[in-house]
Amino acid sequence: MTAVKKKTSRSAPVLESAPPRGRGRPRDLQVREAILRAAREIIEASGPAGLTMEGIAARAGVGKPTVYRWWADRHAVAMDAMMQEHGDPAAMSPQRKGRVAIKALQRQLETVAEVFASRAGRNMASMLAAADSDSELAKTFRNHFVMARREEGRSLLNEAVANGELRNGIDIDVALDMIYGALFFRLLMGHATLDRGAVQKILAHAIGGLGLSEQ
Amino acid sequence: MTAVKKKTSRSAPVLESAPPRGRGRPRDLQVREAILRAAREIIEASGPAGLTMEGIAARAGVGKPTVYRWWADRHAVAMDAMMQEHGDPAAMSPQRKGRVAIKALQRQLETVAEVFASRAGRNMASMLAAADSDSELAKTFRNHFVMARREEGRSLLNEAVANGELRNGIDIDVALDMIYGALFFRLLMGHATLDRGAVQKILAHAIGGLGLSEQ
Amino acid sequence: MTAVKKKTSRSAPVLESAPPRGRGRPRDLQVREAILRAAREIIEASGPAGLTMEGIAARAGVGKPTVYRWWADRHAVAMDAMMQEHGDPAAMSPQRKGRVAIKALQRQLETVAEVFASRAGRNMASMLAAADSDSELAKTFRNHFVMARREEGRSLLNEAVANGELRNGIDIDVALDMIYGALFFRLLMGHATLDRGAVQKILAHAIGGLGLSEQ
Amino acid sequence: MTAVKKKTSRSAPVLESAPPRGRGRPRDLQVREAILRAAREIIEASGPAGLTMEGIAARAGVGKPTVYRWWADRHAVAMDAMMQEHGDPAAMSPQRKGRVAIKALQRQLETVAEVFASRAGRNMASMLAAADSDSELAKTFRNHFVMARREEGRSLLNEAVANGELRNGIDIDVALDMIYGALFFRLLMGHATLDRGAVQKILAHAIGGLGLSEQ
DNA sequence: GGATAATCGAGACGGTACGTCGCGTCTTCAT
DNA sequence: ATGAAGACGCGACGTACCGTCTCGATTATCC
Repeated sequence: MTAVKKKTSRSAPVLESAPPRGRGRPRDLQVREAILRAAREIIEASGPAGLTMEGIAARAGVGKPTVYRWWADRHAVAMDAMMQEHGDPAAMSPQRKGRVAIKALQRQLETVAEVFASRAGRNMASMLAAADSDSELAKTFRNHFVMARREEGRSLLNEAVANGELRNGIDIDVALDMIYGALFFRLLMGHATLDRGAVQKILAHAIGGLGLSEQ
Repeated sequence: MTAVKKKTSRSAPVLESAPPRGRGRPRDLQVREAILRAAREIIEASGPAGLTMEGIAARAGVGKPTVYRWWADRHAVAMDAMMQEHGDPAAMSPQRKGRVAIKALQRQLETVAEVFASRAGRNMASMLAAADSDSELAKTFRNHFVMARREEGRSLLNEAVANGELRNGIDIDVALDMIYGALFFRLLMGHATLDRGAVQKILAHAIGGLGLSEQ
Repeated sequence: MTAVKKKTSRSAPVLESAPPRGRGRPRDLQVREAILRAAREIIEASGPAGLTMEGIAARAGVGKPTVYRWWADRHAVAMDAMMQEHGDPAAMSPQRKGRVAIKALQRQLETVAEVFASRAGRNMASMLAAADSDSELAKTFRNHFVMARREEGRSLLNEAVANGELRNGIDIDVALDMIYGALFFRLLMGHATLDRGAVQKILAHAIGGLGLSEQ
Repeated sequence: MTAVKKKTSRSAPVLESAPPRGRGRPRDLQVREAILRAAREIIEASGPAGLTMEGIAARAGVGKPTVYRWWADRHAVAMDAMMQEHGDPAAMSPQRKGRVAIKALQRQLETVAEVFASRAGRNMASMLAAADSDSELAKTFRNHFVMARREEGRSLLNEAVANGELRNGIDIDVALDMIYGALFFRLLMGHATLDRGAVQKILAHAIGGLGLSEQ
C-alpha cells in the first residue's frame, strides 16, 4: 500500500479492492493511466531523478492536484508506474513443472537477472535507496520488486530440500540472501556482469560451497 | 575522485596528491574542515535527505560559493564527510595474524556488519543509490565504502585457498559476492538482522554449501 | 507597459485592460497590493538602491517567484509602485478655469516642481536613468512621470497661443523642452533650488526671451 | 576628485599633482592605463550596466585589489575612463574670436549636442543617475560632464550681455538652465532629435522668447 | 429534475533550495 | 610597497519544484 496522507483516502494503488461508489463524480480511470504512462515515459527518458510531479502532470495533461489526490509524492507514482511494467510476479516462474526444483530456481534467477540487468532494473535500483530508506513507500518498493522474487525462491528451496536436492538443516533465509543478495549486489555495484553464466556460477558455488568436499 | 566540474579545477577531495602551490591565496583548510564537519552534523541530525548546500554553508559559517568552489553538489560533500569518518579501511582488519584465514575473514565481516548496522551504515546505504546511479561520484562512493571491504575479503579468501582452508577452483569474485552481497542485501532490505550470528551463519552456509555433502 | 518576459504573459501593470478570466485560480489582487506597498516602503526607507526582489518578497510576505510572476525585475516593481503614488496626472492641474492659460501653466509647473523637489522626486530621478536607458521600462517610466507632465503643458501652451497670450509661430516642442527641461535639469543636477521663485523666473525668461525687446 | 575611501590615500585620479615617491615599488602607470582602457572597452561593448570590477580586472589582466587600490568602486573607474575620452573641455570652444558671442554660444551648443547624441553621450547619461544621486562621485560626474559645459556657456552669455547682444537684467543661471536643460532633457528623454537644427531652434526661442514681441 | 458532491484542468500562491555572479576584503608569492 | 592571483564571507540574482489553495466546468448520485 502506497503512502496515504490526508483527507480523501488516497487510494491503495496496486490492486484496489472495492469501488467505493460514493456520491460525486467518480474518478476517471483514464486519468490514472495517463499519469502512470507519463511517469513511465519520463523515467524512461530522463531516469528516476528526472521525475517531478510537475513534469508528470504536464505530460499527462492533468492538473497537479489531480496527481496529488491519488499519490502522496513522486515516489508513489513511480512505484505504481514501475509496478505496471515489471510488477507481475506470475510472469517470472510459470515454467516449473514437477521436476528438479534447482533447475526451476536457476530459471527464475535468470529471469530476475535479466530484469535487473535491463535499464528498468537500474532505474528500480536507484529508486530503491532514494526513497528515504525506511519510509513505508521504500519498504513496499523493496517488497514488491526484490523481496517478492526472493520469496519465490523460498518455496523453490523448500521444495528442493523436500526433494532431497539440497541437504536438510540449511537456513533458508541465509541461503536466499546469499543467492539473491549476490545478484542484487552486482546490480547495485555494477562491478560484474549479470548474465546467465553469472547466475549459474553463483548457484553452483552456493550449492557446492566453498569448503573442501571431504573434510 | 569526486566529480569535478568547471573552471578552477574542483580539487580531488579524498587524497589530494600535489599541493599546487600556485599564486593566489591558498585555500583555507580550516574552511574545508568546517564544511565537512557541518555536513557530518547535519547528516547525523537529519539524515542524508536533510543535507542541503545552504544548510551546510550556513552551519559552517561559510558562503555558498565557497562550498561550490570545492564540491560540485551535495553528494560530493557528503561523500567526503563520510570518508573522514568511515573511510579508513585499515581500521577494519588489523588483527589477522598468520593463522586461520577464515577466522580473520569472519572477524572482518563482523566489523563490516557492525558498521552496516549502525546509523552511519544506513545513511551510507541511502546515499549510495541516491547519487544518480552511474555517476562518477556514485562509483567512488561504492568503491570506497563497499567494494573496498569486499577487496579486503579477496585477499583473505585467496589466502584461505592457499592455506587449504578452502578448496581450489572456486571463483573468488562469485564467492565474494555471495558473502558480501548477503550482508549488503540485508543492509538495504532490512528484512533480517545484521549481527554476529548472522555473519557466522552466512559464512557457514557459504563454506559448507547448500548441497548434499556426499552424493 | 512594463517589461514582459516569458511564458505566462507578465501582465501589463498600469491600467490593465481585460481581466482575462482564464481557467486556473485567478491572481490575488491583495498580493499585488502587498508587493507594491512593500516596494514603496523600502524605497521610502532605503532609497531606490536599497530595493531588492528578495527584500520586496520578504516584506510583502510573499514568495519570490510570485513577484517574478508579475514583474520582470526590480525596476518594473518600482515603477508600478511609484505609479500608484505619483502617477495620477489629474491631480496636477484641476484648477484651470477659462482665464489666463499662462497662469495655469505656472501653477502646473509649480506642482511639478514641488513633486520634483520632494524625496519621491529624487527617487524617481535616480530610477530614471538607472533602468538601462532605452529599455521599454525606462521609456514607460519617463513617459509616465515626466513626459506626461510635459504633455499637460502642451495643451496649455496651445491654448495660450490661441488666446493671444503667446505669439504665433513658436515651436511648441522646443518651448516645452526649454521650460520642462530647465526644471528637470535642476532636478538632476541639483545645482539650484526648485521652488516657486525658480518656476516663476524660468517662465518669465522663457516668455520674455533673452534678447533685446526692440531690435 | 573621485571618492577616496580608506587607508592608503586613494589618489585623485584626474589630474594627480605630485608623484609621492614613497618607499616601496612605485605604482605602475601602465596598469592605470590598462584598467581605464579595459573599462572603456567594456562600456563600449556592453554599456555602463555591463561594467563590473571583476570584468575590468580580468580584461586588464590585473588583480581586483589593484583596481580597488586606486578606485573606490566601479563608478569611479567609469568616470575616469570617460574623462579620458570626453573630458577635455578645451576641445570644445577654441573657435571663438572676438565677434558675436551668440554665434560662439551656438557653436558650443552644437558641439555639446553632438557629444550628447553620440553613444558615449547616452552612456554618460545613464551613468549620471545610476550613481546614487547625491554621492560625491555623482556630483563630480555631473560637474565634469554637464556643468562644465554649462559654465562655458556662462561666460559666453555674460559676454553677450556685455556686447549688447542680449538684454540686461537676465538671470544667467535661469538662462543657462533653459538652454542646456533643453538639450539635456532631450538627451535623457530621447523624445526629439539632437541635431544642429534643434540647437538653433532652442537658441532662437530662448532669445526671442515665447511672448508677443510688442505688447 | 434539481440539489449535492467529488472530479478534473488550470494555475496562483508561500516556500525552500538551487547554482551563479559580483561585491569588497583578505592572504600569499613574486617583483 | 606594488602587483597578479585567487580564496573568502556575503548578498542577491532568477529558476525549478514542492505541496496547497482556489477557481470554473464537468459528471455523477441522491432526494
